[in-house]
Amino acid sequence: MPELPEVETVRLGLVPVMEGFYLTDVETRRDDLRIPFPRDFAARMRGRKVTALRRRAKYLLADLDSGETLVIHLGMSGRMSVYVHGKQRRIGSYVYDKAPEAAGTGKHDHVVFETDAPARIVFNDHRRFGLMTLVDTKTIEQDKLFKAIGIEPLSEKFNTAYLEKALDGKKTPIKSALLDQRLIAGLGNIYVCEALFRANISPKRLAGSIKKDRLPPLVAAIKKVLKDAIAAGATGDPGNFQHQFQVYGREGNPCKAKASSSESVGHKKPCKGTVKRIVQAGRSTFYCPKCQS
DNA sequence: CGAATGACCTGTGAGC
DNA sequence: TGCTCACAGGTCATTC
Repeated sequence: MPELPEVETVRLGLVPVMEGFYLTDVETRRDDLRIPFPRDFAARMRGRKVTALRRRAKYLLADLDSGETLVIHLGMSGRMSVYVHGKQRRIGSYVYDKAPEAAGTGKHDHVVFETDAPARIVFNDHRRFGLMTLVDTKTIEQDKLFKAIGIEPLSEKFNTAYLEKALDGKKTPIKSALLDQRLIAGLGNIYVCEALFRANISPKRLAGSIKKDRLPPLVAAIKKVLKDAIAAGATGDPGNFQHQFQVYGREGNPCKAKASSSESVGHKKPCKGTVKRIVQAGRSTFYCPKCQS
């Protein structure tokens, strides 16, 4: 589920019930997720104010007034459910569910936060590929989790010059290179497939062999697909971007490329091709062999 | 060194 | 209905 647009969408939904509020209680329902919780994990958060809720790559970062930052990764199946207490269900421009007594006691509900918004926020993750930890806010970029993470694709720093340098000499397929979090932070399997389609580039093309003049459209396609997804509320609950997929999950279906399509950066003509699925580095890749080369 | 592979978990849907 | 298998949007350690 969660790539950059999904994590950003979760962040936007949590801001009204977390940012500026106190964590009046925190409870863990087990000792670990993908990695063990740090020592006194819940106790170190209880009573602390969340001063800011940020995102870096696919990580959510809740800065606390203690000088520590709660780091949350949703893995493959992690979710943050928000329930508000009392009659009020609307906070800011968001409408949340009312909190039932049982919220947070489900099978894969692992961590429960209470805030004075007032709201209950439940972290649920059935596969447990997610993680939560606490790190020093000041030195977070030097932390093991973040020190090798590349630049944010929606920042100014991500441009043609950067991408050219990042891909230079790489013998790995462009699909794999774009998934590498050390180069670009936050792209995952879906958005890499969709961006390559929009840029008409074959996922099998070797990263270092891509001609210079194809990089500007690729940079544009990456930024555009991420922005489009965030604008649509990403995939899943609030969002509907899954209905805008051009290739992902569409194996055997006709290519959607058509003349002057708003979704397609470079598609000039309607395409009669069929979307194909291949496996690269152990992961599914979807593309149109007819219009991606 | 970079690149490929498998492991970590549980759930779901397809096919028999 | 119930079994088995393939697969799932991410990372990380290990191997070549």
